[in-house]
Amino acid sequence: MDIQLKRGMLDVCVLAAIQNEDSYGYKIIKDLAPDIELSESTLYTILKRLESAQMLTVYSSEHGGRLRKYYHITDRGRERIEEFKREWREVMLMYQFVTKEGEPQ
Amino acid sequence: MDIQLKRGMLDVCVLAAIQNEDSYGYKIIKDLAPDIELSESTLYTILKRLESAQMLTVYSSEHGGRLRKYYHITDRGRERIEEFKREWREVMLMYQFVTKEGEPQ
DNA sequence: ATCCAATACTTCGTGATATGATGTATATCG
DNA sequence: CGATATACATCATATCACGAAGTATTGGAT
Repeated sequence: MDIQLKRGMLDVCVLAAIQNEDSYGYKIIKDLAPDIELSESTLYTILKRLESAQMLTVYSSEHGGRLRKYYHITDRGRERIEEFKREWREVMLMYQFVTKEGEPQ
Repeated sequence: MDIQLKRGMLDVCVLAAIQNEDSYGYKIIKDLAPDIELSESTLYTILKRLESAQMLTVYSSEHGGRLRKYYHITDRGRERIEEFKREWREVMLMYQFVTKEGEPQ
């Protein structure tokens, strides 16, 4: 799929992946696949970004002898998801413009 | 609206705006508004890009004493629109992932 | 015992692209 | 005559997805 088309959506998909329970990098990727392809480098970039934006918090927890980094969504993160849903209306307007113009007059 | 969400869609909106009849910069912006906001600098960047990609051709035509640049969609441009429609399925999968995760189990 | 796949995270550089700022120029209308 | 609409163009900037490459551990297969 076209990279550009994913822009602005991946952040929200990652937030959605942790909104019901805390999760960690590797699991997030598995949870999104196969519908949503997301490379590791992209994911960790996004997680960093979301942390800077205070949309999630991070903590480490031992699992099977080694540390895992768990990600926990914040209220701001949840608000971001809601904002995305509101903005979706405009995305659909753009899509409709493209398909509408193709119709015979 | 979030800039990132528009990525990859504006190109196609511009192609859609000229798919029924040749048009020029200023008119394209007016035709898209108010549903789709697109600045002049963005539009002309996009038009250049689409020309490089051979998705449209350009010709000048006099109108009211001065030259106007008209843009004409090519077969490749039309194919791009069709490709976009096919990719839309994946976009919807991402949207559904976000909304689905919000539901109570 | 050794090797490989899976698990888990990190950093770096690159390419694509939307936009504001800024500039140029003409036409039209009050 | 001045303001506004028309019309096009360039540049620098910020954002972001990704491949490549690297580090390290665990568990199963040979």
